[in-house]
Amino acid sequence: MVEKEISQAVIARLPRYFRYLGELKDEGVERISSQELSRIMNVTASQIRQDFNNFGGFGQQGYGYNVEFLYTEIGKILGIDKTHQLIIVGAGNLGQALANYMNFERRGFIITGIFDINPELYGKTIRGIQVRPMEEMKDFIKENNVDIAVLTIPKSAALTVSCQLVEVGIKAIWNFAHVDLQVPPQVQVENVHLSDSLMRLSYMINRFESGKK
Amino acid sequence: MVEKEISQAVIARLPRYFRYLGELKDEGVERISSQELSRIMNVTASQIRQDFNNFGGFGQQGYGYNVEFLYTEIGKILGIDKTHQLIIVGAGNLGQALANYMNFERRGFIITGIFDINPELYGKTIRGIQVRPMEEMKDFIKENNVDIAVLTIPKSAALTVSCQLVEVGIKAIWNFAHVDLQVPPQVQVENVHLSDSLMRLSYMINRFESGKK
DNA sequence: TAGATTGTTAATCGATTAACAATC
DNA sequence: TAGATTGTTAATCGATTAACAATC
Repeated sequence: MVEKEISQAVIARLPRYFRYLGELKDEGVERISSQELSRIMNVTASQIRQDFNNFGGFGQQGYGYNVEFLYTEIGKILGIDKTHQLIIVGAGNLGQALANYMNFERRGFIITGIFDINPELYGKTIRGIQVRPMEEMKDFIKENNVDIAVLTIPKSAALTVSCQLVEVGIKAIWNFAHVDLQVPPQVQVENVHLSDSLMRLSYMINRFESGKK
Repeated sequence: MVEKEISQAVIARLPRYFRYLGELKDEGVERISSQELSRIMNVTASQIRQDFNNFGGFGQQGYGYNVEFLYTEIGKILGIDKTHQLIIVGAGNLGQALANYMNFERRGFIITGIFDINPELYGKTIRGIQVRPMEEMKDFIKENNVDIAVLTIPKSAALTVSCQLVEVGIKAIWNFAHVDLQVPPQVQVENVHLSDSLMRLSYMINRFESGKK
């Protein structure tokens, strides 16, 4: 069977479905129809059914979708049922903030190491995790089966570090550095370009003001 | 003249153009063709020309685009030529990290206030800016012409705070809380849902591994 | 059985790419 | 002038929405 390719648009929507279903589950809602969900989430019922059907039939005619089942299934699709070992590269403000953000662990993303080039930080612990020198990073990844590297370093350092990560076979990079990384296709990259996001907001303010005046 | 609506897809690409043009400018490149830019940025030349033409003709036949001019024009479209006053609501790890991230000021986003509910933080200064109690937020916004509020608070507090912001006429919310805010259309919202981003990365790892095995 | 709601096909809409005349 | 490259129209592709038969 040829697996049909899932579009980026669908993938981008999955975490949002997951979040709403989690909330419904917590509220004790047992079943939900695409129409009801569409009302809550502000999307069309048609889109919801199309999206879910990319992964097979999760619903039942005349009944709707079982919330708990659907939640679990989407979790599996997102790979949230597995745990991931991750390291934080760059123990600056953002790196420390992410390390301190507990909620990722709840989803199975375990921070196993933090690395920095600044010797003053070596040995400092953040949420019980020691900051290590960059030189140890490659060996650490190999020895601890790290799948994900979080890049919270300046753009000037990002290229060098990403090459090192690729060399030791990292599976994925969560990139907060403001550059587009060039990595081979077996390495997954998700960019979080905060300044791009802020500029989009600036654009929206600008556009609204010049449009309404 | 009826202004044609610019699609979200185009807007999302603008900051990336801006970044690449800034780099070309810094390298001293004077002019660039859509074809050359397409090679560098990994998009089609056709898309580049279509995108730019949404805002009027920035180029010249037979010549291409003047890098400096194009950079400035896209900056104007993004509203980067104006300064914005912003406050950070929630002085936790993420709030502090963003406050310390200098680069936003370079783009004209000036942090004028930081607010928190935790009395222990009152008076503490982050990059020279005092943390103030939440009760003072509304007056502060009015008195200091704050346009943007950065929400780095838990989702449980986000609804209440967003209502307060709307009441005093905030223009835009940069939302890091993991909820979809409901605000009137004159308030612009840009979401940064970090856990959604991490889940997409998890999905990509998952899909790659099951696809290749 | 009758009503409800899915899964899925068909229709529409919008975004991307291709092509080329206009023009620097 | 000849060559290059835009601005723009037309063609293609993909994603969203509508519709409805299948079925619980």
